[in-house]
Amino acid sequence: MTVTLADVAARARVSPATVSRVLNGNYPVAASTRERVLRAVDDLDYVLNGPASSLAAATSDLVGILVNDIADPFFGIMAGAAQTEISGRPGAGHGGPGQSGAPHRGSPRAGGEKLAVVCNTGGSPDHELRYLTLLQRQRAAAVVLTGGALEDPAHVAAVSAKLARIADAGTRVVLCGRPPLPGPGSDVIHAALAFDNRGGGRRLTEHLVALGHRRFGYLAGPAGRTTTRHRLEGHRAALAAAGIEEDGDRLTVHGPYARRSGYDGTRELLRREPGLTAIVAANDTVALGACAALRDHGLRIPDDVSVAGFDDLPFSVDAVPALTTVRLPLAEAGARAGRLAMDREEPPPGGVATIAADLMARSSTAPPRR
Amino acid sequence: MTVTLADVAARARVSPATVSRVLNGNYPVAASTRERVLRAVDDLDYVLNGPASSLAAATSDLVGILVNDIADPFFGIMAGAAQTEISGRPGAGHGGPGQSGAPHRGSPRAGGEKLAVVCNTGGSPDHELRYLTLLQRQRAAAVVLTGGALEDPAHVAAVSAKLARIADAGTRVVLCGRPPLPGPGSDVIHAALAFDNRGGGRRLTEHLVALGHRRFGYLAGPAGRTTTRHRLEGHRAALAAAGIEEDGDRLTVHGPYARRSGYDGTRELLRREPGLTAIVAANDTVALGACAALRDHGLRIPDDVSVAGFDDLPFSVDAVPALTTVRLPLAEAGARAGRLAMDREEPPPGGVATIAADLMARSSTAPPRR
DNA sequence: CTGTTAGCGCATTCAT
DNA sequence: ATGAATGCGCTAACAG
Repeated sequence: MTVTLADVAARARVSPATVSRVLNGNYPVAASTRERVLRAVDDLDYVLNGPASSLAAATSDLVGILVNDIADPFFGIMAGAAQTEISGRPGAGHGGPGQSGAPHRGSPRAGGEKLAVVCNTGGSPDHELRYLTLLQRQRAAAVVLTGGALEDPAHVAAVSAKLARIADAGTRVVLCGRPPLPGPGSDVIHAALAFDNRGGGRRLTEHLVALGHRRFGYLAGPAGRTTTRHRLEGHRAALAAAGIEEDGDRLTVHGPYARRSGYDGTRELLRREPGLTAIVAANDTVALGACAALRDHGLRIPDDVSVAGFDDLPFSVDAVPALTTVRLPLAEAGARAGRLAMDREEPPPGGVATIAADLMARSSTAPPRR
Repeated sequence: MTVTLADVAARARVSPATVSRVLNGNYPVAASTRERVLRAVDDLDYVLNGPASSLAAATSDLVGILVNDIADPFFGIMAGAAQTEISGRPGAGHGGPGQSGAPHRGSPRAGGEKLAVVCNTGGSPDHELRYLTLLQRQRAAAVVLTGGALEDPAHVAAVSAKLARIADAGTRVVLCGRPPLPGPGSDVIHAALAFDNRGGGRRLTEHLVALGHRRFGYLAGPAGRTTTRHRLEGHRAALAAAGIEEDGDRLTVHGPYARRSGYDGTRELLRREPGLTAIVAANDTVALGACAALRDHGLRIPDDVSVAGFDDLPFSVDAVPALTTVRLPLAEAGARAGRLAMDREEPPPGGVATIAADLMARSSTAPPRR
């Protein structure tokens, strides 16, 4: 029923091995033979059997990209850039010997073509582990983990162990927007691109302090995640440096990275402290929710309350007023992670690079009204 | 090096066949034997070899979800919902005979567990075809195509042919937010969930007409795509029904579904017709860009110009003013597509269902100023 | 440069 | 309920 490599070989009057060789292009084959084979492939409409190929070669062309929330552009942008870099440019990085022959329509196999796929964990530790297992099972060529990590020790240990085994099996592991694994696990990572969440958070709050703000509300992300903690630490470092005392966690509320958290959290903050003049949100989406709550409360931005976000997602500049935030070069980081996963770029020294997070001061922040 | 099924068999003192049977759970095995095998699996930290398994079984647990732009929440929401439905609920739909035994941590294989992966085509026909081939190569269990389709006849034919072969090989093909394939290809589709883009577009413009608008600018999506065409047709149908004559394509500009298109397009429309009172955008993202351009032009929304979008993405309700748009039940549609792909839900009669698109009238639209 | 020979690891018959 | 044997389709030595 389904046409196999042997069928192609028969039609082209060569051995199966030869067909395999022209398909994989990693071995010298006479031009005339190649032509015949390619024609047979076309005639028969042959498509390589991936599982068989992977089984024999003990490796597959699958590359997994794990994201916490695919509906969040934060992840979509990173994943899209990585995927483009991985499977978007056939033939890239193939300057070696042998004739390349641009892959054509329906080509059964094009050079080092990889299938970059994104897996949505929904932020659930179980799903993260499950996808990792599934990718391990598929003998994925590489795995890219994006975004903040859970800090639960048991889960960290489980992930580290899993990644160790995955790396051990030859799969490259790259972290993007996630700090390097704590402890001894760091050497299983091919490369880690960590965002400077702490620094960004600090600069953001410094900006507000410089504007004259003293009474802050903080809309933190979900507890137990590196991103949440680092951004909050940056915020508090800035407060401490300015000699602003905090009342414990009274003006910090946690919630998912969702519009709703910002809305509800802002109402709660206002209840606890009607006199606050600035709200710092865990990310732009949360900040938007905060803005909505503020407006519904009859408060003007930034006249009555300043609002700041994080990430600088595309919609932030179009918010009204334009949102002050911290820019993260998501697309660049994703693309770099993709190249790293494909081994088309040198890992940074020590395997870890910290990506700058720059303040974008816009009109949602202003000096507090007096 | 890597532990195989045979290793597990040896340790559990059973035959490889037995191990395979307990792992796949689709065959009676004595409880005690099962226990021993499971323990061996755990002890050895065994993970099934996916390629080998797929090769022998002639099918894989991979499900592909194709999207045009992963950074666009429109696709992210659909894909996320589909993925959750497909791989997010282990054991779902398994009420059959045999003991289920909830899949546990690192389980080497859990029931009908599928690996749902999303593939980002970037809207490129080549990439679409390429991903389809790669999924075909992997013997994917199902493929879900989301979002509008290109209308170029050659590409439509190529995709149809490819899908026919994919379906023929036993892969279920589901369309989500995409009209059924034209021509005879429709029977290769397991199910198609089509958005009522035309109806939504019509109702949206009817709303504006009812408010008293007569001079419209239309920011269309990229040419040659079904979504673009249908929404535009709906718009024009409403205009025609209201007896509003159009000046050809003078007040329609095309562009990608991006904020930038909305911004640039609006400037262009304003140049062509400074007196327009309403701008209808291809989607919410474009509408946001339009709002920005309008404001930069010193025009107020909706006092000077009304603006409407499409999709009702999460940020639209938080826009200022809140965006009038057409709601598409993206998450519901994605989830349904996921169930359809898993054969956990009956296909609609005729294989095609049209999903309603409801008007969400908010504050970005109002009667034109007099 | 090309053909021959062996498996890769697992799911299935078919026996028992 | 379990074991033994066979082959899925391909790649990778090894010859020549």
